[in-house]
Amino acid sequence: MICINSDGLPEMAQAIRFRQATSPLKASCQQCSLSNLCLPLAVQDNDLDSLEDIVQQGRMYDRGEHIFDQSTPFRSCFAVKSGSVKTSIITEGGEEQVTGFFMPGELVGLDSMSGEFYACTAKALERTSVCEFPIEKLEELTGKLPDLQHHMYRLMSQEIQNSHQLAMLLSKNTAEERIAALLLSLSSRFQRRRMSPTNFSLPMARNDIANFLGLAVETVSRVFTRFQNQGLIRARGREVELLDVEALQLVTREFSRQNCQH
Amino acid sequence: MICINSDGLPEMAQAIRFRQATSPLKASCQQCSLSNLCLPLAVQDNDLDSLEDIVQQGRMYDRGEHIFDQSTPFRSCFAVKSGSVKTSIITEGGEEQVTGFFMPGELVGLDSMSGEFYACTAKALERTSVCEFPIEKLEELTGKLPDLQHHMYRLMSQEIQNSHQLAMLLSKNTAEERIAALLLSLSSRFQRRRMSPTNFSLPMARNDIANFLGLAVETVSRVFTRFQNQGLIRARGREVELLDVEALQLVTREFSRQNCQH
DNA sequence: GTGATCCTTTGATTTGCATCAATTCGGACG
DNA sequence: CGTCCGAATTGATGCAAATCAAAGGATCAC
Repeated sequence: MICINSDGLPEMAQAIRFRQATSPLKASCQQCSLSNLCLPLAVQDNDLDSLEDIVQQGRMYDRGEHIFDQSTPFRSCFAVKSGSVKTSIITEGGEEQVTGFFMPGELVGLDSMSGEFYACTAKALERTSVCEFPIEKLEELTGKLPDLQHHMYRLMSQEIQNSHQLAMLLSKNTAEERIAALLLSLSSRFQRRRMSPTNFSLPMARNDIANFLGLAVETVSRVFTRFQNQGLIRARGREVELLDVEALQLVTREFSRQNCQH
Repeated sequence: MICINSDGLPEMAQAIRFRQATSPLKASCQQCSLSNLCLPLAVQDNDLDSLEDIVQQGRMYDRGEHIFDQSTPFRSCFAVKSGSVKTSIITEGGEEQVTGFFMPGELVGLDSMSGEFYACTAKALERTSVCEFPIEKLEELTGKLPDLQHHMYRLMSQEIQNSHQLAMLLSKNTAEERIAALLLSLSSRFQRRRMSPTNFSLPMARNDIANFLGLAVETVSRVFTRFQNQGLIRARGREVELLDVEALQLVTREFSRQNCQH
C-alpha cells in the first residue's frame, strides 16, 4: 500500500491519486504534474508509453530514510516525485560531504553510472516519494529515443556544471556569498515548481547547509541572523522569507564586481 | 598541414605518422595508441569504422591557445591526443575558476552538452593536438552503438564524481592535503599513460594549481617547499619527483583518519 | 646578449572562519 | 504538561591561509 502526501504540491496529489486507481505499480507520467520538469519532458507523446513501461512506482520514504547508499549495487536512477532528497559522500573515516539537494522532478543517481555501486548516499529529507528508472532499461530506451538520449546528456552535463559552480563557490566566495547563492538557487527552483519563490520552508537542517557549503554550522547561523538584521530575509527555524531578492543577488555578485575593478 | 609533436608519448608519434600517410584529415583510431583510454575503448573492432567516420583530426594548438571559449557555439567534444588542456569558467567579472586538467585520451566538453555555448573555456597548456567529435554525429552514433552510449554515460558520470571529489577537497581539506591529492592524481594519470608515476613535468603553472585548488599562489609555493623539506618530493620549477608516495597518500588520508578517532 | 615580462619564491601582517564553550529553542514522547 | 535530547543560536578565542610586499628566476623577443 502506497501512501501519498502532497508536501506543498497540492496539484500533484490529485494526479497521483488518479493513477493509483488505474494501475498501482506502474507510474503514469501522463498524469503526473511534474512531466514538464522530469524525463517525460523530452519524449514525444506517442513515445510516453514506452517510458511508462520502464518506470516503477517507488515506495514512500520517511524523513531520514536512505533511498540507497554507497554499498547498494547501482541499479536505477530515481526521480523525486514529492518531498526532497539529500545526496552525500561518506568517506572511509565517516566524514560526510553533502553533494546536492534534489527537489521534485529532479533525477538522483546520475553520478553513479560509472561504477558497480552508488557513488553517494541518498537520504530523504522529509516524507518523500520517488519514481524508479532501472538503468538497463533506461539505457535501452535512450538508444531508441534520440530525444530522450539527448535529454539524458543534457541532465548529466547540467549536473557537471552545477558541481563546477559549487566548486567555484567553495573556493572563491565568502560565507555570506555562498549562503545567498544557495537561498537564491532554492528560490528559483521553488518557483519553477509553482511555489512561492520568496516564502518557503527549507527542507534541510542548518547542518546540511553548512556541510554542503563548506562552512561550520555556527557560521551559517550567524550569516542567517546577519541577513535578518540587514532586512534581507526573515528566518525562523526552517521557515524562510526572502525580503530583498535583489540585495541577495547583489551579495552573490559583490565578489566578482569587486575583482572587476582592478 | 598538420604538425605533430610527441610530447612524451613516443609510441604514439609513429602511429600518427602512419595515419597521415594514408588519410590526412580522417583520424585513425585503429592506429592510435590512446585507443585503450579514449572512446574507441568502448566500441567493438567492427564498429570502429563508424567512429572513425565521425571523428575529425583537429589542428595543433600552441601553448596558451584557446580550443574554445564560453562564446563559442557548442559543436563538438574534443579528445586530447597529445599535450594537455586546462578548462576554466570565466565569470562576468573576469574571475577565473579552473575546473579541470585534461591529459591525452581524456574527453573535453562533456560539461557543455546542455547549452548553446560551451560552458567553459579550454586552453592548451602546452603544444597540444586534439581529435574532434561533432556532437550531433556522436549522439547519432551512440544511439546505434549501445556500448558507446554506455561509455558516454560512464564518462559523464565520472566527471560528476570528479567534480564532487574536488568540492570535497575544497570544503574540507587543508592546503597540504589538497596539493598532495593533486600530485597523486596526476601521478596515477601519468602512470596509466605509460609514463613515470614518480617523475614528471607539471603541465600547468603554480597559478593554475592554486586556482584549481582554491588557494593562493603563495600558499602553493610554500607547500611545495615544505613537502620538499620533508623529503616527500623534489621540485624545481615544473619538474617534479615524488620521493615518498606513501607519505603523500598518508597526507591526503590524515584528515579522515583524524576525524575517525572521536 | 640584454632588457622586459611573467612566474615563482620568501617574509610580515591581517582576517575570515573554525573551534571551543555555553545557552536557548523546539519538537517528540511518556 | 513537564522532561529530554538534538538543533540552533550567540559569544570568546585561535589559527590557517589570504593578502601585502619585495626579491629572485626563468623565458621570450629583438
